Amino acid sequence: MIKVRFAPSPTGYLHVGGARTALFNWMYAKAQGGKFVLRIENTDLERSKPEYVDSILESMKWLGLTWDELYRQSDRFDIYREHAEKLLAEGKAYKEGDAVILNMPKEEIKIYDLIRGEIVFDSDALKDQVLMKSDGSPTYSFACVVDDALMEISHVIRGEDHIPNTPKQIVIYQSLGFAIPKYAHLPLIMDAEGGRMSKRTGAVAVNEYESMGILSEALVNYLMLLGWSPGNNQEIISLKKAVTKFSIKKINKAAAAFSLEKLKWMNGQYIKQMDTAPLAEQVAAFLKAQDLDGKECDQNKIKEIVGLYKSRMTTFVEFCERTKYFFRDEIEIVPSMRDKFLSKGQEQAFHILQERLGRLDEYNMETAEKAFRDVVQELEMKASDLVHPVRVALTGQDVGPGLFETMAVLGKEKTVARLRNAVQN
RNA sequence: GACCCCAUCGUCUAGCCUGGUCAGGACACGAGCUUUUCAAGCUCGCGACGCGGGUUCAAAUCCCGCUGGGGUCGCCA
Repeated sequence: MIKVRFAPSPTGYLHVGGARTALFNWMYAKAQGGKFVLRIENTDLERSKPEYVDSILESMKWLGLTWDELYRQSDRFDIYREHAEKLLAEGKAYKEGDAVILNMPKEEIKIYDLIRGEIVFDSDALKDQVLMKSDGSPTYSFACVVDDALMEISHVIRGEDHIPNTPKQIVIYQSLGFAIPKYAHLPLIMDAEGGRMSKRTGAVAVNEYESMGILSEALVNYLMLLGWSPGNNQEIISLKKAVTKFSIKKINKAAAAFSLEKLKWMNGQYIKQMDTAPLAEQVAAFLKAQDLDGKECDQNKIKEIVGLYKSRMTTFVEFCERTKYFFRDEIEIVPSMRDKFLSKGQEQAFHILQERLGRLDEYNMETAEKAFRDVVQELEMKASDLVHPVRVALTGQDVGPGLFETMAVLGKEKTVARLRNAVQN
């Protein structure tokens, strides 16, 4: 039976590196018909916080990484103590104060890593290691080994930063008489500059990406591509499909740099693929959750706006930044924009257009366009000479969706009012 | 510093195991098409096997060294 685990420490939010580790474990379990264990490593009572446990669980669910079993190491202190006492009784460990310390052998330790092949350590350098701390809590390696063995973990898939821990843990397995699991050490994820990912260089926590308005499917898809490829030059791939192609053997050895650019591109791809209705529901939920402009807006209206911006947004936050003019009564037109587009003597055109639109019994994209084109023709203007100023007057922006669609979605009242204001100012 | 890991376009990668394809794709970037603008989409372009030795008829692919990058050296996890 294949059984893997993800063992985060609740001293912070779920990190994207951790998420990728969890993802590979999860994919391997699914691909092999095995089990995925989630184990909270909260032996450090000082630094572990319950709110981080909740947050990590939430992020895992958000990503769709469901678990078959859930453990907390804080519930298992008796188990670690028993095993430490056993080693003491067998003379394999000794006491120093209240701490329990393991004797380390002087011999070469070999591990076979599924990704890297054989790695040899000269354990001469290994110092006797603490198993139980003076305060009665187990050390990381001890709790980890006892749990992995008792939970019958067949494959330990974790970050490369754990390679140096492996020989120490192997000694613990041997002392305890437990079978040694298979190992696969994943390459690390670096920031864009190739350094360690940190809050300073960008978002590191999964929930930060969530609040940027990244879809979980896109984040999962992006993360799986960091160090792995489904082949056939395919990049956009569902988790379900990816599982059918997953194999540890194909995981890369080299660290990968995280690219927010590419993640955003991928998110845009997912957004464009979605039907407008479900997408609009997600956007609406996002607006409410983040307490942003439009949170009280009617769902149908949101759907129309999303329709206009579906191909123009890469995250939900970006959507919000660009569509404020729909949700607010007043818009602000920056002076440079005003000078460039609204100081060319189009008062007459604006005035006539505003009047015609105001008189429309049936106001929609077609009738608005007709009114607009009539004005342009009567005044012998070029359409584009009026399109751009009107867009600025209505949206405060010089770029955006087609003008007539925008006018229709904005509605008669706001459209007319903004044209009138533009002339007055 | 010691020990360990790694090395294909700026970035993510395919190819490496089982030497022989113009080293393929994607993001970004540049150009064009389309167009009321911006996106989207389509077409084209730019762009890499870190260096040096071997082995071989033939090396991105196998071996060694160098250089460079990363990780670990806690009664943290």
